[in-house]
Amino acid sequence: MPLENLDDTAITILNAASRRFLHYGFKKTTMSEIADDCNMSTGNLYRYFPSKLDIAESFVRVLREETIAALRAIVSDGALTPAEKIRRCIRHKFRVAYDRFHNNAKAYELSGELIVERPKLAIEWESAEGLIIAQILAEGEERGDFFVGDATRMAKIIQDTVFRFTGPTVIHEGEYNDIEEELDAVLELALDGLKCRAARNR
Amino acid sequence: MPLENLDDTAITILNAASRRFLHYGFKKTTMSEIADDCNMSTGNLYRYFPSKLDIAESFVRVLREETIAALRAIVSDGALTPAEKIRRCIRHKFRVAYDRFHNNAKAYELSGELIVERPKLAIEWESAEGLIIAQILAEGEERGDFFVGDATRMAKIIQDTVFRFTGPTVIHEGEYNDIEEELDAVLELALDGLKCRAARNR
DNA sequence: CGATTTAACGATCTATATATTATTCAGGCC
DNA sequence: GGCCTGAATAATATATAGATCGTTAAATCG
Repeated sequence: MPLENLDDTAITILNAASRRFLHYGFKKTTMSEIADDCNMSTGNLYRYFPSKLDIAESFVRVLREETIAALRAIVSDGALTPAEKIRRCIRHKFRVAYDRFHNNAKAYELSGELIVERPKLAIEWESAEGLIIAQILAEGEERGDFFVGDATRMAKIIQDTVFRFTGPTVIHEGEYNDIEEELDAVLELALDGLKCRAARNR
Repeated sequence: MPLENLDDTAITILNAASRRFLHYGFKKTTMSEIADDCNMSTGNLYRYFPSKLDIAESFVRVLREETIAALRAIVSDGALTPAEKIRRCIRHKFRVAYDRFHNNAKAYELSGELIVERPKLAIEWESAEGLIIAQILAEGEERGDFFVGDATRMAKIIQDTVFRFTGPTVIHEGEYNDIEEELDAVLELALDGLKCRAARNR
């Protein structure tokens, strides 16, 4: 994890801020608390981050990079069929969303607050994940498993399909296993659609 | 439209309240304003509705009954294939959601406020629509167009699939035609899945 | 006696004054 | 001169007093 291109002091600040964000939430941690934790003045924080919100953005960005890395690992796994890669990617997204909502309230809140102020980030991240899905779809089309057409467009369609389970704003009610089972059913129907079109176009 | 089983005075109250809800929103209309519009006292309102929120519930319930009626009309149309019925039902739901969000801010707000206080209503309405979808699916299975299995369960899966476009909390960005086109693509993939399964099971 | 009013109560909103906090910048330190 | 500090500033949050509003129930009307 390169933590982007931040120098040592910035990483110190980011770590101190992250600890407080996770314990007390974004709004309840103050810049002077972060500065105290780092044995520096508040003014100095602004030499490394333009604003408090930018510290939060870096914090969430690190979390996102972890999930992106996990998705890439799935894509690189040569033992998996394209369909299985998509299943695992989507399940992973759901697991992260569910876990953050149920077991990590402060991180969930922080994501929400950040997206309100920086809506472009949600779009940026959704299209980053879209690229990964598109890659798998293209692989599936090459093997003859799927009929995809424009892979980027079809990736968006898959993301829309599972939005209820993986979207940022959704509240998950009920047991984890029950919801995952329903997600699997939704995704399987779409995958059958892709397979069906491949068979039709052969 | 029977307006449920309300007597004349209750309907007078509901109409007066509805007008104010649509013009000024739920929070900004007061019980005394509603009472004044009806030439009665505030206390008397409570002979016909247990609370202000219950007036709002009746108001939204009327709107819902209109959409349910529209969906039923689609189901009864003998000239349509089951697949076409589903397309039209889902498009109708989207159109209503989009229109309310963009052209009827007060009604959109009111729905949101009501659902926060009465979450069970959302579930009630979603399952009412689910029944209609299930009916179409069963018809499609009988004709051999679809393989459905448990129609109620499959209806839920279809609802999940298009949730991003028809769900209650979703904000629709972009042009109507662009979004509807994407919705069509999402739904068509799921329908192809159902058709594919029918062909496979034949 | 059923239908309605009116006054009273408690909860909720509003406006305002106060205090905290994010951010800046004129300087100090090494 | 690069790095940092800490007081000053402007924006935001908190607290509170006052007003408004939803709700209730005893009293009134027909």
